[in-house]
Amino acid sequence: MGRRPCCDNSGLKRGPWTAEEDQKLISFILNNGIHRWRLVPKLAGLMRCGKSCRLRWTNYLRPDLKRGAISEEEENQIIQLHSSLGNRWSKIASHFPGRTDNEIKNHWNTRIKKKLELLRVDPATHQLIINQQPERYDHGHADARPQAEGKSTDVSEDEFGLMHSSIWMPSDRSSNEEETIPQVKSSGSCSSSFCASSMASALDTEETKLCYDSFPPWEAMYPFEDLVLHGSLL
DNA sequence: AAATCGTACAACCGCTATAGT
DNA sequence: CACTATAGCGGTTGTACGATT
Repeated sequence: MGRRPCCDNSGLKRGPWTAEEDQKLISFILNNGIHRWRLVPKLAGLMRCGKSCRLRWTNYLRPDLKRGAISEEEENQIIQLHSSLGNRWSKIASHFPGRTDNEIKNHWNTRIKKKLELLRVDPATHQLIINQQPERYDHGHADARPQAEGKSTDVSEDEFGLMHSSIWMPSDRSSNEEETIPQVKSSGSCSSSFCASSMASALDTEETKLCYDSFPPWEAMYPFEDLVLHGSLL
């Protein structure tokens, strides 16, 4: 008949924690330590289930938590770890003392994922999205403009064209090469890596400036060799 | 000023892993 | 070995709040 629920929900409080509840939980744990979460709410005088108490403690009340915004450096590291570990948030979080898996997962889902999508990198595979328009750009029109968080952008027709042509596609490609893999030109500082700077300059709009200002160097994130190995440029 | 929309994040749900009996 | 209890994990939802209309 399956597992019993972690707790009997009848009569138990749910939803946001109050300062009073927080205080009760903190003082109980500091005085008694953590032994059995199931017993914690009873002993601490809380109308919560043990699971809720554990989550509240680990994600919010733990004294060793590092509160505050996730830095660019941390974000960079998260992306790298995600590319090798996938959605194993607890593993990723273990590299960031004071950060919780929930915090990193939320940050990934609300910010990093969107930035990657904006730059046409599949957040799941970390490969370039080359054969389709990103869904969030496509509002039913083939030439839908990139939009950030529902706001219209300053990306002009030409800039948008650049985004889809000169950055990824060889300038002299024929029309039936539309669905083929872009070539990465081997010149200058972009010789062996995905040239983020040229892409950034092509997308030199307020929105993309904001994006790049808080985004790690792409050369480091997605080196050309990796893209080839993962099949993006094959 | 009010209504609506979008975002960020806390919290919950359900499943799996592991320890204990 | 089988079963149960508990902790941990990842996906998803709910909601507060700021921005926009």
